[in-house]
Amino acid sequence: MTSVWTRERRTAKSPTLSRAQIVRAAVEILDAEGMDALSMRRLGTKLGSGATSIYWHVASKDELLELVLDEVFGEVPLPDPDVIGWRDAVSAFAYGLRGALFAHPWSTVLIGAMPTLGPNAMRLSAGLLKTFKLAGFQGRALDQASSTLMSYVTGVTTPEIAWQSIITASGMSPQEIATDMMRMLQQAAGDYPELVTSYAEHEKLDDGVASALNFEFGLSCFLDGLEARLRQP
Amino acid sequence: MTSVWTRERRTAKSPTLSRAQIVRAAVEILDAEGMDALSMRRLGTKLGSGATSIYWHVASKDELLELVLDEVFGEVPLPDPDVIGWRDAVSAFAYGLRGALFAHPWSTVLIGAMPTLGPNAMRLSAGLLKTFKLAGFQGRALDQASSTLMSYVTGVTTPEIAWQSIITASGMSPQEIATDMMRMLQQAAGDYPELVTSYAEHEKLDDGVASALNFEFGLSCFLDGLEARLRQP
DNA sequence: TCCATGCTCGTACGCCGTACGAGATTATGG
DNA sequence: CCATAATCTCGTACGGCGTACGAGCATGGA
Repeated sequence: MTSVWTRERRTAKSPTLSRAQIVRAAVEILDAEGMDALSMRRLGTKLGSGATSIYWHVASKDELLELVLDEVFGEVPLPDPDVIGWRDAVSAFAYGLRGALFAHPWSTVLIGAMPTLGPNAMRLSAGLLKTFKLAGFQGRALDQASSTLMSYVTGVTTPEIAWQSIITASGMSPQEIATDMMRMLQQAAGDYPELVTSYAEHEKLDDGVASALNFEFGLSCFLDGLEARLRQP
Repeated sequence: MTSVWTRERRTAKSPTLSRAQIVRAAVEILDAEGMDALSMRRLGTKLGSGATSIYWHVASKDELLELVLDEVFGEVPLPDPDVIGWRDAVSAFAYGLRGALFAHPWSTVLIGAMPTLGPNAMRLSAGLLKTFKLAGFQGRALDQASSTLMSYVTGVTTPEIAWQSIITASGMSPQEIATDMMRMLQQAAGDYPELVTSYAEHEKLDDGVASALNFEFGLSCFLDGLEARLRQP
C-alpha cells in the first residue's frame, strides 16, 4: 500500500505505547536534533521500549513521517473568514502555516517527499476552500486558488528555512558567511554583477526581517492577482 | 565546511574518474530508479570503479547531491527579455524550470534539503534579476520579485510531482486510487463536503492537464500582481 | 633512479530499517 | 476459574548504508 491514510487504522488500545505517543516523541526528537537524529532505535529508547515495538503501531518509518508531518499541519490555525473577511483570513492562514513550518524546520523536506493527505492537511484544505468560496470563487478557480496559495507558502518558506538551517548548522559568524558568499560569487563563471548588488541589498537587513518582507511581498502580489480575477472572471 | 560551493575546487585531472562523469552517472541512476537507488557503492559499480574512489572527487554524498541538483538547474533555458518582453520571458522561464523539475522528479526533495548556490542556480537568478530589472523593478522589490517567482515554481511543482510519483509508484489503476481517495475523505473526521466536490472537479480532467492549468493560474495571478505593482510602486 | 604528488580501492566500523518469531499480557466466553 | 485467542512487546539477525583509513599504484620532474 502507498500511504498511512489510505488504509484502515489498526484497532490499537495499548497501555504502554500508542500512535499518539510515538508521534509526539518523534516530533520532540526532530525539533531538538533534526532529521538525521531520528532513528527507530533512538525513538524506541526515548519511549522506553524496544525499537521494533513501534512497528506494531506503524507500518514503516515512512508512515511515521507522514503522521509526523500531518502533526505540523495540525498546529496551523484556521481563521474565520466570516469574521475578518476572506483576504485577511487567507493572509492570516498563510502566516500561520509559515509559522508552523518555521517551528519545525524539518517539515519542509518531508513535504516534497510524501503525500500530504492527513486529516489535518485536509482540515486546512477544506477551510481554505471555504474561505475562497466565500470570496466568490467557484468551479476550477476555487480549487486552483486554494491549492496555489498552499503551494506558495510552502514554496517560499522552504528555501528560507534551508538557508537558515545551513547558517545555524555551520556555526559561522555572519562575517565569515559574507566572505564565503563573496568568494563564491567571484568564482562563479561570468561574475554576475546583479547578484552582488542584490546580495548587498539583502545584507543591510536582519535575515528574519528580509524573509518576512519577502514573504509579504509575494503574498500580496498573489492576492492582488486573485482579487483582480474576482472582479472580471 | 558547509557546502561544495563555498570551498575551492580540487585540482583534479584524472583519466579514469572526474566530477563531471560522477555527476552524470548519478543523474542517470536517479532518473532511472529514483533517490533510494542512489548509493555510493552502486554509483561506483556503474562507473566501473571502487565505491570509495568517488570520495577523492567529492567530499560526501551530500556534496554530490548538491552538484547533481545544480545540474538540473543547468537544463533550464533562460529566455531573453529583450526579445520577447519581460512578462513572456518570466513566464517562459517558469515553464522551463517546471519542465526541468518534472524531467528529474527526485530534484524537488533536494531543493528543500540543501542550499541552491551552484553556478547554474546563480545563472538563473542573475538572468531573472536582469529580466525584472528590465521590467522596471528596482531595489528590494527587484530581489523579491525574482526570488518569489523561483519559489512559486518550485513550491507548486513539488506537490504535483510528489502526487504523480506516488501514483506511478503504487501501480494502482486510476479507479483503485479514486476508491482509496473516497474512503479517505469519508473517514476523515468532519467529512468535508468541499473537498469531495473539489476532488470530483479535479477528476474530470487528465492529471497532467489539471496540473498545467493550475500552474498557469497561479503564475498569471502572480504576474498580474507584479504588473500592478509596477504601475503604482 | 628516487621521490612527491595525484588518484584508486579493499577493508572495516558503526549505524540504519525492518522481517521474524518467540514470548508476555490481556480479553473473552464457557 | 480456566482455556484459548487476540493483542502487543522485543531480542536477534540480515543486508545495506556512508565513509575513515591507509596501503598501493601511476606518473612526471629532479
